Amino acid sequence: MSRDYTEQELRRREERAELEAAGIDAYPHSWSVTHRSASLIASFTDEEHQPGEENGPAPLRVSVAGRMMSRRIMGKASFFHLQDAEGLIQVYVRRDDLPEGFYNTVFKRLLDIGDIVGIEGFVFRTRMGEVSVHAERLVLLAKALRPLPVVKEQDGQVYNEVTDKEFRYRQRYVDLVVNPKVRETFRKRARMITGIRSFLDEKGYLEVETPALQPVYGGAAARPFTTHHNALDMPLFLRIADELYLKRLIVGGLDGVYEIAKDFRNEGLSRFHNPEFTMMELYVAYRDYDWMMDLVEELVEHVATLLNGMPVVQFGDHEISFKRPWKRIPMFEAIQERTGHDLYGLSREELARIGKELGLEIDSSMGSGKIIDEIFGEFVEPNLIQPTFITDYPVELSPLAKRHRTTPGLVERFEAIIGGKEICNAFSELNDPDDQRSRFEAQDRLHAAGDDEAMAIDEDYLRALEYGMPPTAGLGVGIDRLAMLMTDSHSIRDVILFPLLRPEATEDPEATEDTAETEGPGAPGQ
RNA sequence: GAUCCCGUAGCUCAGCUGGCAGAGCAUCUGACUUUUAAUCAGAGGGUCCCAGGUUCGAACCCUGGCGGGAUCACCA
Repeated sequence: MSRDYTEQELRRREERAELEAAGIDAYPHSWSVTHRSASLIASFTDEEHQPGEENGPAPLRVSVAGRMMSRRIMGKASFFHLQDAEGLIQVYVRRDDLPEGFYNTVFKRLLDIGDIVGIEGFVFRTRMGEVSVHAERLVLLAKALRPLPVVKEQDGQVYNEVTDKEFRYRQRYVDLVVNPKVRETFRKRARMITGIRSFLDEKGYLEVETPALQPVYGGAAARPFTTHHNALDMPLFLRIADELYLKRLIVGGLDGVYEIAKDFRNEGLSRFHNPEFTMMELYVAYRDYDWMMDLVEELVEHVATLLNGMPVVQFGDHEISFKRPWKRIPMFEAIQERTGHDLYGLSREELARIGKELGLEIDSSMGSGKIIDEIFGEFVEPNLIQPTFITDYPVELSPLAKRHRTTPGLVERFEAIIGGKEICNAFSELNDPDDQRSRFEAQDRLHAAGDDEAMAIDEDYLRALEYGMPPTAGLGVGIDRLAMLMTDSHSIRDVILFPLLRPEATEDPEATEDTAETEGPGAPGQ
C-alpha cells in the first residue's frame, strides 16, 4: 500500500535515509529524562542557577526530551522550542558545542519541526529573560515523516491556529500537539474523574465492574447496539446503563456501590450525544432521593473547587456557581412558573390541548408523561443555567423509580439541570418487586406498540428484588456533560478524545472495494 | 432525517461581475554566535472535495454525490 508523498514528506524520508547512512538511528530505544519543561522553569532562580558569573552558582545540568516546535537559526547558533508533556522550554544550540559537522549537517539540514529529540545541557536565562537549556548534547529520538502544522504565538495572539474541527477530531494526536487548550481540557477531565472517585472512595463506597455485554439490556430508555456471542450462539447487547446490575449488588448486601463506565446507545449524534459516553452510577442502601440531592451538591461543589480553586466556572456567557445549596423545584411547579399552566392531575387530552396551545407538535402516540416532558424540555430546561434540582416526575416516565411518598402519580426522582442541560438523574429506587413487574409490563406493552426504546422485562432482576432490596437511593451522572461544564466546552466532542465520526475516505484510492472486501481485519471501509 | 453554511498549497486563509491559481507560515538555497510570530535575499510546491452540465472559457454558475460544522428533529 503506497500513496503519493508530498514534497515535504519526500524531503523528510530523504533526511531519514541520510541520517541512517551517517550511522544515526532515526528511532532509538530510550532516553533518560531528568526534568520537564514547566516545573524546571518554575524552579529556576538566577541566584541559585544562572551560570556565568565568577564565583557564581554551579550550572544546573538537565536532560529533557520532547518535540521541536519552532526553530530560529542564526548562523552558528540557534534557538528552538521543545514541547514536552508540561509545555514548552527553549533550547540554545551552538555549533562549537556539538561534535564536528553535527550542527551544520544534522541539526540544520536533517532535523525538522516535529522531530522528537533529547537534550543534555545546562539551564540558563537568556538576555531576553527566558529560562532555556544550553544544549551540550542533542540526540534524535524519533523522526517525524509528516510535517506538523506550525502554529505560532506572540503575546497570547495565536497565528495559524489549527481550527478545522474535522482535522482536529480525526487526528486528535495532532490536535493535542498543537492546541495546548485541548491538552488542558483532557487533563481537567482526568482530574475530575479522579476527584469523583476519591470522593466516593472516601465515603466508603465500593467501586465495582458490571457487564458491558448483557443478554437483556435495561436501566434506561434507549436503543442498544446488538452483537452476537459465537460460542454460546446468543445475542448480546452493549449496555445502555449499569443500573440493574448495580442494584443486584445492593440486594447482595454491598451497601454502597458505584461504577464509572462507558454506556452505549444506538442513537443520533449531536453536540450533546455520542454513541458511547461515560456514566457514573452510584447506589446507596437505606437512603432516599433527598439524601442523594445533598450528596450530589457536595460532590459537584467539591469537584469544581478541586479543578478551579473555587466552586465557580465560566461557561460561555454565564458564570455558574456550584455552591451549596442548589435550588430545588418540583417539576410541575417549574412548568407552572414558566408557562402559567398547572399540569398536575390533568388528563392526556387536556395535556395535549395545552401542549398545542403552547405551540408544540403533539401526536397521538405521545402519552401524558411524554407530553409533560416535552413541555418541560421546551420551556423550562433551557432556562435553568444555575444548578437546579427538578424533582418529582410523572410515574410513567420513570419505570425504575419509587412512587412518591405523598403525591399520587409521581415518583421520587430528580434531575440536576445546569447550563440548560441535564447533568444527572436520580431516584429513590423502586424495590417492590410486584410494582416493578407491572411497570415492566407497561413498558413491554409500549414496546409491542412500536416504541423501540421501551424497556424489556428483566426476569432475573425481578427475582433479585423478590429476595428483598433495602430502600436505596440511586444516581447517574453524565461524566461527559459534567466535563463540558467544567472545561467551558460546548460540544461533547471536545471532551471525548476520539469522538465517533463517519469513516473517512481511504488515502489510497487503489485500496478500495476490491481489496477491502477480501481483506480480513484492518481493512478500511464498511 | 430536514434546513442553512463550509470544502482552494503541509497549515491558516484570500480569490471581485465567469477571463493566466494567490498571500503568510512551513519546505528548499544562501547570509547571520542570545533569538523568540527572529530577520534579510532568492526558489520550489495545486486532483481549487468528487462526478456531470451550461459556456468560447468554470475555483466561481447549475444538478447530483462525498465529508465537516451549526440549528432542528430524535435522544425521558
